[in-house]
Amino acid sequence: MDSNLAKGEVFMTVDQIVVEYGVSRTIAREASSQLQALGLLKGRQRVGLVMHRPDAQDLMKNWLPLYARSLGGESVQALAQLRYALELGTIGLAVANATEDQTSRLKEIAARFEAVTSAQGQTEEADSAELEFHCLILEMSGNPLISGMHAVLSDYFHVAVQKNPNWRKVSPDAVWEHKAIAKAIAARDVELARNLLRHHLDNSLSELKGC
Amino acid sequence: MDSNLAKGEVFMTVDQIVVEYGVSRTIAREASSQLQALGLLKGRQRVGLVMHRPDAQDLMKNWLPLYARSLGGESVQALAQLRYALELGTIGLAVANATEDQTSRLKEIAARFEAVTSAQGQTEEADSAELEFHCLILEMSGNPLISGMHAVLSDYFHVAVQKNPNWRKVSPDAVWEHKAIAKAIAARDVELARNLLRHHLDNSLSELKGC
DNA sequence: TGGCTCAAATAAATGCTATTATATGCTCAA
DNA sequence: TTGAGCATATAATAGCATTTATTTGAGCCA
Repeated sequence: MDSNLAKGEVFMTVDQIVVEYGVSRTIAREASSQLQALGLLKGRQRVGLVMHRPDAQDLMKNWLPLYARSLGGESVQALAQLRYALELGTIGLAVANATEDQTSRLKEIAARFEAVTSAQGQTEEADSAELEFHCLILEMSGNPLISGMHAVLSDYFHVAVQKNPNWRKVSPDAVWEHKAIAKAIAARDVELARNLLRHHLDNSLSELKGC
Repeated sequence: MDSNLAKGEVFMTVDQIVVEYGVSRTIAREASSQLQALGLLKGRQRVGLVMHRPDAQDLMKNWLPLYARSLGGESVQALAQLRYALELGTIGLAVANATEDQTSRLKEIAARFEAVTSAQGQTEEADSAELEFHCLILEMSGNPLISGMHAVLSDYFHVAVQKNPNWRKVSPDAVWEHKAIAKAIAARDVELARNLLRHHLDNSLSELKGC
């Protein structure tokens, strides 16, 4: 498939596929259905088959249910471990590649998290700030593949916690840890950032083991 | 789709779908084509639509090309970073979950790697031993999702190095590092294992930056 | 005589072609 | 701005080709 076509541009019509490849309309439609299932094309009536360029998040959204299905009953824990591995494995890249703007935003989110938890405890707003905090760290890595996968996983757990409030972890050190992590990243201290993050995450993962 | 059916069992025939859902044969075939694109079914003539249960490796093989495509020119580096993140992020789990048999095998592979590199240098056989070494570590984590993804990524780079020998990294410390990592895992020393692995991997990744 | 093997015949289902009908929504003249 | 016209997707139907699982019957042997 021509990778030079931009998203939204017409790739071909079904009739063009029929002519070009010498197959019947049924086969052309089946082929395009398969590409649609993979997220690469979209059929639009009166227009044709339109290129779609799924990014890492799109792809992960598609495949996450299939992964969960392949894992069966252990899927929650396995996915949580994957998320953990992505965060801890990527912190070095994040520290190396973070921009000034990103480190500023990270500090701001840590401050907002502190303000919210002081006033209200671990609420959905605090959950959102935490989600944003971690996603920004992954974004700092500059790797859309990793940050895209992580974002989908994080959102998955974010929604799961909304539906299962007993899964919400309450970590007394979270506020302090967030601030320290943001500082360590701003100071380009890979070791410290990694250690702080690991400590922060170990609490989360061990709590999930009980689910 | 009935998740209780085992792999290889007949799910339904196309005609059964026609009757069950009141659609035409064309639509039934298109629907099954989409599920085939996702790897969930396989059509077998004279038999029917057969359940397929892709595991994490199968799934990753399917969508690795899509990921690479979404990343464009940066795909090699991004995938290498993902592999790095998975390895470094998972070492803690591997240390925690490794069995005696696995740690024995890891030591054996490290010894074999030493023997091969002493006798022949960094050859394809040494590459294979290194691949096996790293894949075993991921396997120790006990997480089929992470080890499956990693295995596909590692194989991808293994094949890429075979095709581009200039990409083969030559690390003088690799032999020593492998042995030390195996020892640290056997001793359940998470910190040491992580530090050794990171040092070992940092060399690989920085060399890949030049690709 | 019963059981087994094996080749041939049969049948079940996928795979594919061809054609027609309908639905959707984009285009563009008014 | 609007809505009729139109291009193409979507869906259905009928028929044939291919693959392969199952059945059948002949022949053989203990």
